[in-house]
Amino acid sequence: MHAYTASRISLSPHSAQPSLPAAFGSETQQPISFFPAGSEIYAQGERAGALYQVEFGAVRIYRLLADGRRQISAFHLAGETFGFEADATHHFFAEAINATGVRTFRLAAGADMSHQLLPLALKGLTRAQEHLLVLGRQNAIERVAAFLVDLGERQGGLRQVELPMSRMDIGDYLGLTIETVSRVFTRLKDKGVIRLLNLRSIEIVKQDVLQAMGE
Amino acid sequence: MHAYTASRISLSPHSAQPSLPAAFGSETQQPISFFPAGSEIYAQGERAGALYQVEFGAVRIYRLLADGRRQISAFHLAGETFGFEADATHHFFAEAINATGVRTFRLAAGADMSHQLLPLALKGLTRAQEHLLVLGRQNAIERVAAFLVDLGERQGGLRQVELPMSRMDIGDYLGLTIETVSRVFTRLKDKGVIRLLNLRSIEIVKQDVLQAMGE
DNA sequence: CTAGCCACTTGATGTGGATCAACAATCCGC
DNA sequence: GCGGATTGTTGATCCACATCAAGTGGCTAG
Repeated sequence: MHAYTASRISLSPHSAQPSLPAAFGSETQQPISFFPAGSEIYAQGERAGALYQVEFGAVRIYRLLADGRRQISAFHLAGETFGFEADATHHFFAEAINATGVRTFRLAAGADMSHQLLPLALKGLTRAQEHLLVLGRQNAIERVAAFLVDLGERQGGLRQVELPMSRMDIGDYLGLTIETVSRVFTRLKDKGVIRLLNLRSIEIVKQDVLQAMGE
Repeated sequence: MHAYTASRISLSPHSAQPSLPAAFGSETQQPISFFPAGSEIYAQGERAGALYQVEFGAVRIYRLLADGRRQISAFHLAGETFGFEADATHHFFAEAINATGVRTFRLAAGADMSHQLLPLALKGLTRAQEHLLVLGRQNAIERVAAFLVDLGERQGGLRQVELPMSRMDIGDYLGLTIETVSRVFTRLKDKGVIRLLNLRSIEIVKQDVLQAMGE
């Protein structure tokens, strides 16, 4: 893990999401590490033992098959926490999607953080299980609709939704190709459900229709 | 939840899997509930607040879409624990696949079980994320191979693997139809990778080949 | 043993999304 | 602002798996 560690810069932490419980005493307050777009935060197989909270930017968590097929299991936006593992090893890769600031909480060997971690782990488990339904049983348009609704909610429920990630990332998250993602965006636009403001931001015009599509 | 509660019957609990840490004092030792094949253990929307450990039999955890499409997110075999949720509500259905014995641990309101629960939650999270890769990026034969390898490992790594569930259950777990599951079994048989001993048990003939297919 | 049912298998055909192939738009360095 | 690289869109074709449709075999009741 190579980070451009910016020591104790104070950046506005707009934590819209439930943030890491402040049980880390002030003495364990950590500096923010900066990761440029595309840089690795940790790799599969590396030794785990820290938690990461996104301060700004966005992170993708993924696995690879031997032939290069990639499955992104989660995106993490500002305020969200990631990095916990079942054992001492990372089973996934984590990369900054854009220029991203990450606060690292190194887990003290003896400390028992289970009380703080359990809600986060359970939240992640529920999320992953809901994503299983999407990948296992929904078609392309339903997948994209569910994705946009989820992203919109995590950004505060406003009409305008920012897409910090590329079409390829979206495809690898939804189990689709970039061409299909692109075509579905066009279809949703033609139906008047969304508007494409630019490549990386959309406006949800018919929230109810989109919601219904994603079930 | 309607169970045929067998009070304090002592059944051989062949827990091959990491069992629920014995932190439940002996005074909280629970009787075993019996669920006939197909019966509901809990339903989506019900109030949660207990943990369940399979003593014998098998359980499926699933969600439904409005039109009846079903995604099974997990199977639980003897020794495995399920039932924890991120909030006080069940987000999934749990059903006994076969005649199944379940030990129920009701979580005391005040008690802090996070230390015991965290490893289980993290295990489940890793499992779910690995399943995402299967559903998002693997084809039919890879999915079935990965499923058989996983099931084999959970049954102690023997050559013979029991399938407690129907083709429909397997299909709804792997995001395939029963016809495709059946055809893949036939293809694996024709390739000499497995043998179909009967409908509900197979023998893995070429473990290495199967393993490689499931990546 | 026999009848009937249900789960599974096998075959024929259809189709949603992948793949292959241009082309267009956006970004970036100079 | 210009040129090239990168990312996204659109079109044509293909194919893996779904769907539709018969069978087949194994269990259960009588």
